[in-house]
Amino acid sequence: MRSGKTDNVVSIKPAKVSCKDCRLRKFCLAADQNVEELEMFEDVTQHRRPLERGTQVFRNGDKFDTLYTVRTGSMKTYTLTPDGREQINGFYLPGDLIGLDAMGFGVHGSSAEALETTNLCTIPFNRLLSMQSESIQRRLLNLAGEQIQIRDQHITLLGKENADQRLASFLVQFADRFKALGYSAHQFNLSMSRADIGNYLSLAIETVSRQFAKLRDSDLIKVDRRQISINSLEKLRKFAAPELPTNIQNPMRVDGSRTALSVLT
Amino acid sequence: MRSGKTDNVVSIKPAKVSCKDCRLRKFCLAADQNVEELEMFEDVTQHRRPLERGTQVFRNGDKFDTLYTVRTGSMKTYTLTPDGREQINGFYLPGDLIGLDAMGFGVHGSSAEALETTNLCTIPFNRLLSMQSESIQRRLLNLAGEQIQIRDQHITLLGKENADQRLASFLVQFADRFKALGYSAHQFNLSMSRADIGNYLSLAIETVSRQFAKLRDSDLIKVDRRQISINSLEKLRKFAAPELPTNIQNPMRVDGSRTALSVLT
DNA sequence: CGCCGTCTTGACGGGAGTCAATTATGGTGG
DNA sequence: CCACCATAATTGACTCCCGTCAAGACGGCG
Repeated sequence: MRSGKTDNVVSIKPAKVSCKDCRLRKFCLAADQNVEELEMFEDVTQHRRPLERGTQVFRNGDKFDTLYTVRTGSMKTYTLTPDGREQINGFYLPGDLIGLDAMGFGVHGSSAEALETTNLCTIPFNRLLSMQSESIQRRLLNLAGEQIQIRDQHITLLGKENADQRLASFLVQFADRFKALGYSAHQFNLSMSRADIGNYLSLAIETVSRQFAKLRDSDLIKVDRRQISINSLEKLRKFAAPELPTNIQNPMRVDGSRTALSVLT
Repeated sequence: MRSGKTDNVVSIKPAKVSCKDCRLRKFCLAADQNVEELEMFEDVTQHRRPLERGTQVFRNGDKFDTLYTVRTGSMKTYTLTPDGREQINGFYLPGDLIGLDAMGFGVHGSSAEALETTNLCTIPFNRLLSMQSESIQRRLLNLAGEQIQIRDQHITLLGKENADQRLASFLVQFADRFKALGYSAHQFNLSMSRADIGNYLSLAIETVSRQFAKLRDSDLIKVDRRQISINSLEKLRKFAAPELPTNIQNPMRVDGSRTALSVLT
C-alpha cells in the first residue's frame, strides 16, 4: 500500500488516508512534520484491519516494538494487580498515542483493549527512531510528557475527589476531549461500560450509577444509558472541582513550607 | 535519606564531581554515553548550591526549561487541587530525574520540593536537545516511559489496595529503590513525614500511623519514628500484594472480555 | 524545664462498598 | 416478529473501612 502522490484511486481495502489529509494529524506524532518528513513517516506507518470490541492489541509483559495511534473508535489500557484484577489507567480517543509507557523497559506494563470497533495506525518504534527526525523526537517527548501530566491529574482525582466529583470530572474530561476533536462537548456517547467507568474512577458500578442519577436529578446532565447530554458544562465543571470559598486566588501555600527560590521565569 | 557509609572525602563547597566518576551515572541521563558525549553532557550540566528542606525548585505553572537530577537528598513533586490542597505524585531519590512531565506543554504541571538538604544537577532542556545525541534522546524516552509506568502502578495502588497494603507497598518500594542504589533494603530512614506518606498514599496520617503499628505488631517491621527496619522483605511483599489463592497462575481474565491474541507468555 | 511540632492511640460517624432484587437492553434463534 | 436469555444498569438495604475529632505521648531544642 504505497502512494507516491495523492491518488484519485480509491483503494478497496483498508482505505489508507494519507497522513497529510488526516484531520487528526495535529494530535499525532506527525503534527509538526514538513512535507518530506511526512512522506517518510507515512512510509513507516501502517494501517491495520479494524479491531472488534474486546480485542487486545498488546498485553502486560509483551515485548515492546510498536506504538499505536487511534484513528477511529476508542481503547482502554489497564494494568493487572497481583491477584488478577484489572485497573484501567486511561481511555484513548482518536488521535491519541498508545504504548509510550513501554519505552521505559522495552516491555509493556499494561494491556490495551478496544472498547468498540477501532482502527489504529501502527508505528514501529525502531523504524520511527531511525528516521532521525528532530520534530518526531521532540513530539515523542511532548506526548510522553503529556501522558505523565494526565496521570498526575488522575492520581489527584483518585487521591482527593469523592464519588460525586469523580464522575463529574470524568464527564468534563470527555466533554473537553470531544470538543478538541471537533465534536460536540454537550452531547456524546461513551464507549465504555459502567464497569469500566467505575474501574477507572475506582468506584463500584453501583456508585457510578447512583452518581449518574444524582447528576441527572440535579439537572446537570441527561443520561440515557451511554448517551450523555450535558446541560451546563460550566456548572458541571464547578461541581467537579469546587474552588476555595473566596479570598486567596493564587494559593500561596496552604501548609507552612518555605518557598525560597531564585528562579526567574 | 542516609544510610550505611559515606565517602571518605568531605567536600567543602559545591565540589563538582565529574559525571564519569559519578556512581549514579547509570541511573541518570548520561547512562549510555560514550566518553566524548559525556564531556558535552558535563558541559551542559551544572550543580547548584544545596537546597534546604522545604525549598521549591519549580512550581505548578512555571515555564519549563530545565530538568533536574537528584544527586543527594530527596524530593517530592505534587500537584494542587482547585481548592489548594496538595497531592504528592512521587518521591525522588538520588539518580532520579525530575521535570519530565513538563515536556508536554512547556509548563510545569506540578511543583517540586526538597524533603531534606538536597543537591541537584540542573540540565537545561534546550541545550540538552541541541546536543543531538542519539543516546541522550533514547535515554530521555526511556526515563519518560518509566515515569509513566511508575504512575500507572501508583494509580493501581490507589485504585485497588486497602490501607494495609498501601503502606506495605510503600515500604517495599523504598526497600527496592534503596537496594538498587546500593544501600540496605532492610534498614533505612524515610525523609518524609507521616503527612507526606499519607498524602502520597491517600490515607489520613492517623491511618498511616495505625498501619505502621499493625506492621510492627505483626513483626514484619520495626519502626522508630522515621527509621525503618524490615524483618522480612519477602513477607512484607506478600502482605503488600496478595496473590490469587491457588489455582490459576496465569490469569486468563477474571472478567469476561474476549482475548483474541496470539500471545505466548 | 517548657514549648511545639510530630506522631500515636482511642472513640465515633459517614461515605462508599457489598449483597441482593428488579428492570432495561440487545443479540439470537425459532 | 417475538420469545428468550445473558448482560448491563438501576435501586434499595445493610455493613465496614477509614476519615474525623479529640486527647495524649514523645522527642527536639531554645
